[in-house]
Amino acid sequence: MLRVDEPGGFCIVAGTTASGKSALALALAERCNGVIVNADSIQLYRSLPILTAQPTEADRERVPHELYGVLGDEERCSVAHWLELAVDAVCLAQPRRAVVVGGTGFYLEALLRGLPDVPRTPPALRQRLAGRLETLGRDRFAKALGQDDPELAARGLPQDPQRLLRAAEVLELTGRSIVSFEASRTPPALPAYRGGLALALQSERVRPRIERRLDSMLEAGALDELEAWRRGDNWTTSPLAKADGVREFGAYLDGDLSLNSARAATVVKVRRYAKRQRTWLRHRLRELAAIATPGEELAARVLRGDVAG
RNA sequence: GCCCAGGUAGCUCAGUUGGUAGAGCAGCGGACUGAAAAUCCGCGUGUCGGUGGUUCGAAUCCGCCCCUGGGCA
Repeated sequence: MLRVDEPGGFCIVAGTTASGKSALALALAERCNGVIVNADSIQLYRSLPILTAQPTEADRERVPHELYGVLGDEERCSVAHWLELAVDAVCLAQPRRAVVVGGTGFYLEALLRGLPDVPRTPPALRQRLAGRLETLGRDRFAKALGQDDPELAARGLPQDPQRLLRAAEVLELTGRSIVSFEASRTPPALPAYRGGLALALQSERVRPRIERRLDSMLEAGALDELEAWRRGDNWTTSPLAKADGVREFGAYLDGDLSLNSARAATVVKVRRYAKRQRTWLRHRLRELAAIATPGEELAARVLRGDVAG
């Protein structure tokens, strides 16, 4: 499942939020003189390091960490963008081992299987279509799209506005149905794959871990960090606005919610997120060896030389 | 002690002129092919506070009791 002793290449540590992946990745990287590469869509952004659980200075001193906090509030990532960054980071790490760690299943799947070869969307096109979606409403937009894209209609139109938009985008951009691209993925050019793990703790076991981690974020100054960030200009349009806790603790800072309610609401969001991650791991990322043990325990074993795998 | 308002799904509440209940949130499951910590989809039997009665039939009407909130003493 995970070949630690062969040099170089890359491996994957996936897992639900608060499962201890980072600790495990750190131990693995130390053990094989590796480099850690981030696969978390939110930790890519630099503005809220505490609330987004980014690695600490101390972690970074132990092992090099790539792709954490590399994007600003005005930037927008995407799977494809991340994949480029990640492939570069993994290749540049060689001859050292790259330990790709994160909870964004969509990104990890792209790393493992590649992405269809669709040209980049100009932002203006997406904006135009988004405007159209807004004025028409989801259902009429879908109906119109179904007429322009019979292939998609035959397979079934999505009800998800984001996916409708993407399908419309691809059609306008290339003149072809998004369906016609999905058959072929171009696997990324990467060094040898050394296996991967998926930390999938049961929901009853993650819950207290989520609460504990949230409390330590608050102790570490997450609220001050959030308040300072919200004094800036483009926080409302930043991708970080959708990070768990931003809205909830924002409501507390605005006086609309008690601290306890904000905390409780955040825990709920994070737990639901963990559930969606578990679905990814169980159904889409099965090749990663599923493990129900918290990462810290495995980390201890790795450091002892009693390696998982 | 008296008066008023309530007691319906884990929570907040709907429930039309009596025909044995339904929304939101939570919870659970699923999807995901360039926004993914996002977005979307599916899943609702619960002594309708208790008890007696009226009725073919009561969450719905009547009596008594219990509990909660408010008011008066």
